Amino acid sequence: MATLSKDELQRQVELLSAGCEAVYTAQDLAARLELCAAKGRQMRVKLGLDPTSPDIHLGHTVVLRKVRQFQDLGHKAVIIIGDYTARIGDPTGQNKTRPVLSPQQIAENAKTYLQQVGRVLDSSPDRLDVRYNSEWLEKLTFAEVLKLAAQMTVARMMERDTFDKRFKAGVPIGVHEFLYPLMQGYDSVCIQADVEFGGSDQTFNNLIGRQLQENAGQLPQIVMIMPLLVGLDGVEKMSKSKGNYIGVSDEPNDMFGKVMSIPDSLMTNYIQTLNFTFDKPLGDGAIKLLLDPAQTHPRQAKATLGRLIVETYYGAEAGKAAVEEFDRVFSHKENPADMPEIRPPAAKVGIIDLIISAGFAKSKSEARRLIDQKAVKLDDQTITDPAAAPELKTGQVLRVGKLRFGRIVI
RNA sequence: GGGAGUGUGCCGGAGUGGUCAAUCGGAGCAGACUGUAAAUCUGCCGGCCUUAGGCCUACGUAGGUUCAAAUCCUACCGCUCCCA
Repeated sequence: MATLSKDELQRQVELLSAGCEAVYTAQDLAARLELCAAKGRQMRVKLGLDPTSPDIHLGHTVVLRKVRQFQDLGHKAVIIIGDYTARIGDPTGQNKTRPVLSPQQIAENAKTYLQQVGRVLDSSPDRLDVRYNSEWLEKLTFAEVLKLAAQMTVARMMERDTFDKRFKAGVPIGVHEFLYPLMQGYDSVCIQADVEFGGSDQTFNNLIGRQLQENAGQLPQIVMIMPLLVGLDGVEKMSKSKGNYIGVSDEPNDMFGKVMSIPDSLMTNYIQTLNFTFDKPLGDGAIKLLLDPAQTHPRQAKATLGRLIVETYYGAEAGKAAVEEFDRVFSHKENPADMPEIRPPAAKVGIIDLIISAGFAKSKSEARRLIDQKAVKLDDQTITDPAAAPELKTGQVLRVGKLRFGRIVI
């Protein structure tokens, strides 16, 4: 990397800050790009991931794709797996402490994380570094923790939205929760981050990192905040714990189906925040056309959106196939091409047991209710008698509700 | 350390001795309508039993009073607030 020309610098700053909700600060970013170019070193771009769940979803990709842009400019992504933080539990989750995961579970989650992260990031060793924050957090002595804590005031902590709200609502706040932002910030100090990425709910934490770095005599990291993607429910942010997400390793048909189920009102948010993450992003004109209900039927727009997403993770073929499959199953009400197999315990079992063995209901009562509600079909025949015990044959199709299908194998 | 409150199902939140598996709202599920959209309407929403119905387990934890407790008493635990 040689010195950057004015134009090139300008171009990079624009590219990198496009789509960001906020950059603290854009001047710093330009200066750091210049500095690194001059010194011929890579910028260290930090992204923290919480390994409490095994799935990377589209919300993550917004940030990941941005990090990828840095990589493509020659810089180094540093993924921090927050294994130590996870062991204690995250305070952001309003009132409930998260279940504490065993080190094995965390390690396992981290592994699948990295596979999934690889779908977006360049994982060559020169461009990607993966660190676990237990590496340094575990070793801190109490004296060091005190020193860290002394760098922050209670007033400053209470500026944080979630703390402020909880305090006013009389919801408990653990003292240790004040340490979280400090731990995250300390991560930045340890890896000497030049840039840290986060969703807008991470702004406070990331800015703390800036301060800690300055106190430690480092150049403060540039904080780049990406907009949050709204979850499938249209209300909360997309998150694993709320179950309202589209995972990058969801099956293509699921992925597409989930997109089709989002409220129309969400499409703007989705297109605008996700577009740049697509393999083939739409141009401004195309987006306008797509989002104008007078020109594009919302269902059609959503199908396009769904296809773009599937294509990004599974290729053009899969995108097309997902659209077709969806039409087949939901518009024409035919059976899906691929269905999971159901292996009933015997060729003749009660319909309730069949439903249970297929995993379509959690309890017999639930299965019974579903039958009651005419939700159960065997080969397109609605089953109304909970005592039915039909002779089963391989190839028959059991359907429960709209989404649960299975092919019987004897 | 002292005092006042409070603890209910996935969440919020009623209930303050029997009619309570527990009003209501949200979420979720199913059905109708549709575009797996929104809005709307209907039903379900602890478990088990073949049903009208029956049984079991549940209202912070452990005991107790009572024919009978989510509801009363005692202790313990958690949380909030006030005083020190």
